[in-house]
Amino acid sequence: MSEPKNNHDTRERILDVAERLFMEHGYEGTSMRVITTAAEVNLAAVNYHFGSKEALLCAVFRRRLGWLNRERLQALDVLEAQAGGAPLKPSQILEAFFGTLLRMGEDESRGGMTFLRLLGRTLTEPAEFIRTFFANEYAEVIDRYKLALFRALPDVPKAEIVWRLHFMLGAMSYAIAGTDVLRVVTGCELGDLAGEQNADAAGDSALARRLSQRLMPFLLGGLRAPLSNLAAPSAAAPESPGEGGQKPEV
Amino acid sequence: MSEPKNNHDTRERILDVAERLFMEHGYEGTSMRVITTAAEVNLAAVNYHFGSKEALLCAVFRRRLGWLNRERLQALDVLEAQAGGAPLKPSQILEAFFGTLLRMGEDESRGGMTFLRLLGRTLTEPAEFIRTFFANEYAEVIDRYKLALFRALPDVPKAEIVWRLHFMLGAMSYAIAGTDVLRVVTGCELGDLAGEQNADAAGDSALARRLSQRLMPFLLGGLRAPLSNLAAPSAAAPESPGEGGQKPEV
DNA sequence: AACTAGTTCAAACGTTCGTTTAAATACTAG
DNA sequence: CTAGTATTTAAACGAACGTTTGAACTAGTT
Repeated sequence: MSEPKNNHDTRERILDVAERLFMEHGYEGTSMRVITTAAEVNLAAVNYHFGSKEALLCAVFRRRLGWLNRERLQALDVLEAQAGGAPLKPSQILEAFFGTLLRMGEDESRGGMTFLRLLGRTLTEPAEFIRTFFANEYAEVIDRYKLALFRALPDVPKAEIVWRLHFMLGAMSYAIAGTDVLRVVTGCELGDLAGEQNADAAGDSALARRLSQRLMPFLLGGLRAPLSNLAAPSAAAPESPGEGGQKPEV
Repeated sequence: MSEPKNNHDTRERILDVAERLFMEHGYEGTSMRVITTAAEVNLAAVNYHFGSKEALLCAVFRRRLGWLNRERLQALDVLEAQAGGAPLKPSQILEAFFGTLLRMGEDESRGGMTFLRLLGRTLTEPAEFIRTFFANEYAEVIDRYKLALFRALPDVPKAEIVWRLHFMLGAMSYAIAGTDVLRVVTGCELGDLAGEQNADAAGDSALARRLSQRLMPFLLGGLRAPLSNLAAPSAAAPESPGEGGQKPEV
């Protein structure tokens, strides 16, 4: 029977610490020694429990992404059931995809903002094994949402939708990674998007909500923007946000 | 009397190779030994000419960013002179900021897409010295453009503009980095945004133009999106891009 | 008590890292 | 040509890396 007793303790403690340290210093910038020291376990524990450093990173993500993927697919299922065959609204799709993620930032038991920041940062890491890991892990979800967007925007060329999905992922992952130049330059006007060490759960939760509130309208505006006039690159669109309709040329 | 003639040859060759390798494998993932081997110079050459690996990365960026910063400031100067005191249009500002950058992707003598990808990737690197380097390097330009956007969108709260500038930088840097999950999942439908080794100059140039054409409308749409209804997170905005005016509540 | 399987531990493994050294070579000025 | 500076070279440095080892410890079973 034998639930190995401390096994779970050690494993979880390693995962928690690795999640935070990978978030703060990146994969290559975090050594096994600082991980095991911070987790107060032996140096060999990572290799014993996970096999390798690469496998540890994958385990860190698997612990969270399984739930996230299920949640995202289920959110889409619910929406499509409600719609009864009709195409969904773009805002519903974005809310299901990005809202589900951003709500993880408010839930400390799902990793909170620590995991969100790690995810955002890791999505841009160049290491090959990371890219293929994410590709496999995300394939089904991305595909479902891509198709939902195709149905929601039947008049927009599919290539254009894929591009914009691309841009939206970038805006999101950069925003949640929260380690950028702008914040340094502007002096943290956004309300401490970084906060490497404070890790106040209440503050993080508030940050996640604020981020969601700002990001979703931006993404929706970008997704629904008029298509570029492919022939003439110069613009003729209305300018002020307060001012007019989007050009209905899409 | 064979190839190694003078210091300029060595320095430039190191910079060229480092630019490409840092782009492909990241800063921490690229060793001095592979750099010097690929550049066909002695291992000690980097430390002799640049002082350290960190200083090399900074030199790689300084070689390009000086020109880019000047170009961006000048573009804004021209626009403001033409406007004669009147606020600029958001599309003009975005064109000056992002268009200037994306045009570097078409210009091989300015680093082309290699430099753009490196820039996008490096903007999300966690190393401290990189962040402070960029903060110093970008401070003046970001500040000028921030103020221009404040003037262009007087009815939008400044904090909101900063957030959206943030999101736009993210969408751009992710898009030009071009190493993401979506492309793997969708099977390069976007037309080979990555191309680690092909490095076809003509293809890169075409890619830069295509990217610009897709990205700019997205950014403009996001920037000009209606503000979120801060009280009620649920939406009441028109959905299809082809369909209606933006809510003029901003 | 002895056996077994799971886990922890200190120590060491072989590599690779960025950097430094000091001699050798190339170049330039007087 | 010579003196002197600038650059290149091969070799080595110590530190840090991820991983492996084999013994010690823990607990449940017989």
